[in-house]
Amino acid sequence: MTDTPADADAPLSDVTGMLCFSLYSAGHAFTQLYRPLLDDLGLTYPQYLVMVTLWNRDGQNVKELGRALFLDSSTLTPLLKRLDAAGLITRTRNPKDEREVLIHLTETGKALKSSASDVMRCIAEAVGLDAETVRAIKESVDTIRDKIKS
Amino acid sequence: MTDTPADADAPLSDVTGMLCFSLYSAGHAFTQLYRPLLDDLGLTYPQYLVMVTLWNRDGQNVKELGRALFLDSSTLTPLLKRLDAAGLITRTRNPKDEREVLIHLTETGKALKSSASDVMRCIAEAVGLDAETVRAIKESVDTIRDKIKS
DNA sequence: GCAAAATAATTTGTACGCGATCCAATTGCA
DNA sequence: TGCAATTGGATCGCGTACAAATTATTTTGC
Repeated sequence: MTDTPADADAPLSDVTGMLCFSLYSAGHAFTQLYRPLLDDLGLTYPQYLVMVTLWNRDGQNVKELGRALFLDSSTLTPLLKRLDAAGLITRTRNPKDEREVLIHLTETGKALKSSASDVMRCIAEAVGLDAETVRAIKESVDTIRDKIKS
Repeated sequence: MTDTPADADAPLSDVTGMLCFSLYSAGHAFTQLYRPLLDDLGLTYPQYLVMVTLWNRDGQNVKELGRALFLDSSTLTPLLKRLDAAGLITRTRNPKDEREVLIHLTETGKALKSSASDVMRCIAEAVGLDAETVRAIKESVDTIRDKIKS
């Protein structure tokens, strides 16, 4: 990505010089950071993202969740089945359009929301940077993502 | 609309406000950007990262590759077997220490390096930001990653 | 009206990612 | 020297990710 040489002998930039690798490894690092905290809630990191999305707006269909999280329905379907099996959500066809499956939080699922603030507090502490710095980095990363998704 | 129990109406940030989600989704976006380019080389994105690492230094063992890429042997072992099956690398025990498996590029694997510069050129063009901007973002992301991995 | 196109989910197959666990080779130290 | 602890890989199980194909339902174009 930031390399110049095209000739086969010249040293190619190491992965440490590639922005894509930074994002790739930083994303994994966050998953690892979340894991022990989410284990207590019985959630994986992607499952947690779905729950956060639903805590903000309940009753979305699979397509809408996919748009919010940039995930395909083939990823979400089994994930949602596991959340269903765990008793955190319900999956019902929309009577107005039987193609859609509406996802609703159960009482258990809603109740879990209060534990989430503890998780967020722990994460913020682990990152240990002021809110403004984090916001600036996030903005840059979002810009890159939106650019390459266009 | 959505009814919200008294203790659960706290302004929980949406996933779009979470840095971890920005990194998570940006990482996926890069994988998607690479996919069609790497398909031509018969590589997946993680396989490509391994190849880049080996193009820079041939003959590393699994542990060293794992340190460079922040990946576990349980991830690398099957991935390396696939690269082996594809004829791009060889896996041989180190005679000096039979615990180690040394990874060496085959001629085919070395030859693939020249195609990689085309890939890098395409990616750089798609990102469409000047090198200095990219470097600054990368530095911020690396700082975060190293911070939460400590 | 109604067949064709479009849409929403699901299923299937391949490939990560990683915790947990196991095994063989090596090292350390009493 | 002898054996326990350590180390490097491999294996297993579970849960993502995503392309491609399938099914069910709705919309459309004529």
